[in-house]
Amino acid sequence: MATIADVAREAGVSISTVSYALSGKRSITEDTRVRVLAAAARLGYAPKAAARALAARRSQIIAVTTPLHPDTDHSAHMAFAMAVTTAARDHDYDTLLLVQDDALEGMRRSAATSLADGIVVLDVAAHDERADLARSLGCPVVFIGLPADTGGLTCVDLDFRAAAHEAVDTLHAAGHRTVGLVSQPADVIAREANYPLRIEQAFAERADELGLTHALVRPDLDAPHAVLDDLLRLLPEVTAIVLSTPTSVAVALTESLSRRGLRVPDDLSVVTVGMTADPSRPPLPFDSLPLDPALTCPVAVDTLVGLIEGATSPGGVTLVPPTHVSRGSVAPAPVPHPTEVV
Amino acid sequence: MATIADVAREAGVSISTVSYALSGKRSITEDTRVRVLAAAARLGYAPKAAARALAARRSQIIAVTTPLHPDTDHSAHMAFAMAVTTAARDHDYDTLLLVQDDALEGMRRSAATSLADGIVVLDVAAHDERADLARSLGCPVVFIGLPADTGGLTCVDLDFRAAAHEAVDTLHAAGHRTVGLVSQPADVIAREANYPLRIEQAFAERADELGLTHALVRPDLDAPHAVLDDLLRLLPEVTAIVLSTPTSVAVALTESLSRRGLRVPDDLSVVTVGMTADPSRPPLPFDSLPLDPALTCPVAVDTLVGLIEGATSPGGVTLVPPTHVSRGSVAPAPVPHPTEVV
DNA sequence: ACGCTTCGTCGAAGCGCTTCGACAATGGGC
DNA sequence: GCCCATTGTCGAAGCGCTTCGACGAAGCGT
Repeated sequence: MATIADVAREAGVSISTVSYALSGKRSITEDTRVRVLAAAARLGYAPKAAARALAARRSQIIAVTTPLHPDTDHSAHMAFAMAVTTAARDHDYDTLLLVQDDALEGMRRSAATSLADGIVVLDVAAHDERADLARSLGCPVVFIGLPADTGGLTCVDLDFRAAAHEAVDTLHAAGHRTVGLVSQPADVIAREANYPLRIEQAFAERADELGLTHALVRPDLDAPHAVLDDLLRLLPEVTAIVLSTPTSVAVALTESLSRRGLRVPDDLSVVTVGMTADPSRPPLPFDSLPLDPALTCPVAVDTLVGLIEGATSPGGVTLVPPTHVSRGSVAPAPVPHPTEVV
Repeated sequence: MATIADVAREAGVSISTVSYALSGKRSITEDTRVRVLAAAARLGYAPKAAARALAARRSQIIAVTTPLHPDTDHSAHMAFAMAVTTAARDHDYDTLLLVQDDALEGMRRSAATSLADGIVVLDVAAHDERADLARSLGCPVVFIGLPADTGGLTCVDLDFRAAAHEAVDTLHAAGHRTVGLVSQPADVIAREANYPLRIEQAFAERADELGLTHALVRPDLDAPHAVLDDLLRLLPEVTAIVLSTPTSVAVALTESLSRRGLRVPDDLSVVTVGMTADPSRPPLPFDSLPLDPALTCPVAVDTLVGLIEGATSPGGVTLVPPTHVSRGSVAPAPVPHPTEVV
């Protein structure tokens, strides 16, 4: 419980010298700097967060809001919250957790009381109340994900279009000519709108550009096993699948495949796009272009810190390029007819 | 950005009167109280957290540390963190998230800088470094879970013994005479030590008291499907199972059962003990005595707040009684021999 | 040797709130 | 009608830090 005054006395300098020696905001003779540091260490001095925040008008805290609808993955949320927290620590910020029921109230409160210097908004829905609030808050806010109207907002997200393009490219390069997309359930799309649609569009677009035969199916969460049948009905010749579904559907699909005796990648290649792995479970055995918190969160936090410290101006969407994780689920397309030349 | 001085001016009273009117810490005439409140509302006044914290020597923030080893369930962690946060809000506290890699450093830092008024420790291991730290921190700490040595610590946990007892009692009352326990994998027990062992002991103890035939198996995470075979080998007559495993094993067991044509509850009754449901997935279809964050976290937060505000003295273990959730997986034991009297 | 800048340090003024002691004004007991 | 306790309000002293302006001491050119 030593204060800066104790350190000053111990080091035989004034309070402001201690402050400058510790913050480096003014030049200090090496000698006195060392004396101050030694005194601080000897006394186990740590500046009180509240006093620092009051004087510096900055709390070094960022708030994180995650709504948690029943159908979103808790483990993914945790992964994002953790990634934000870790990234924040790299900038010497701590992270305040704002929960579901009072996300709005929490945002208002942390802004009004200067509890937090900025806010990170997770799990953004297409028409998210938090978007309107953010515009009127007068406190830096960064969204991880894109609401329908990004006007005036600062957003960071995975480049889902690029990811879908790359997935199709990868399959095309491996010789696949008929590819299916297993997308999100219709109701998720209705709510989340933005990114599943971006994937669907980008998938179709690139498949068309490359002259591929393609189709998409949206699973029904109550009958996830039907999705493979649906796809095969639509696309009997399919040799490759792009997967962008809830994990449960992906698991069901895996089961359906093995039940039908279809091997990955021998009979069917699979690439996953924009799915978030549960770090506490074994990953799906598919090549993927994941929505990895480690990719987007640091960018979001960097952006937010830039806003807080006045280095950046608000507004603008940053799309983070996807990275490809190989798990051996893409193989050359099986030869369609036995018309090979020997 | 109105300050208390603005409110005082607007209401025509002194600063301290505003403070007392808002905090209620001294009696104030109804009339002036109303005037102050109106003035505050008019100006959109919200007290600055840092100023309040500095003056009151209390930040109204509690820190939460969750380690997150690879094998613990992220969704469960999230559920706990959320439950703590919600409970904290009920006491007008906010929640700071401390992550894995610097749990210790984070605890030290938030205590030393008075960033947090208290700390909640989640996912406690048997020999948890955070336990020693907590003893030397001079800052209120509450553990959710029991380390091996609880001396000098304040801990809250589910009463796993009572839960195991109740599970056995329930099965016994339904006429079951041979019961198996599917417990945690050996390595989890080695690390987590405390609660799985408490369950195993209490299970055996109560089964013995009631004269039941019993046995326990510990699954192997790499071969979860073997667990049913193991149990049937040990206990061919088994008619009821108490389940206290990772979710993945429970799922595997369900599959093994249906593969063998065993129906729950017709052929086999099942009760779950001390398992935490993933709120974003459909619950296991078993009667359970869950480790529900909604049970332990509010108690832990109440305790912590008591410590912070000096109402309680530290030390002591609080065991929260389990609640029983029925899902129709317990039925009367099948009659062993067809020797019924008509 | 002179004034100039530059460098390192200090003092003091806040930051916006809580809280303690003081002090009128009121009310009750006698 | 007097005294004492209550009650409601105020003023001021912090809480522990940051930061601005000031200022003596060097160092420089000339």
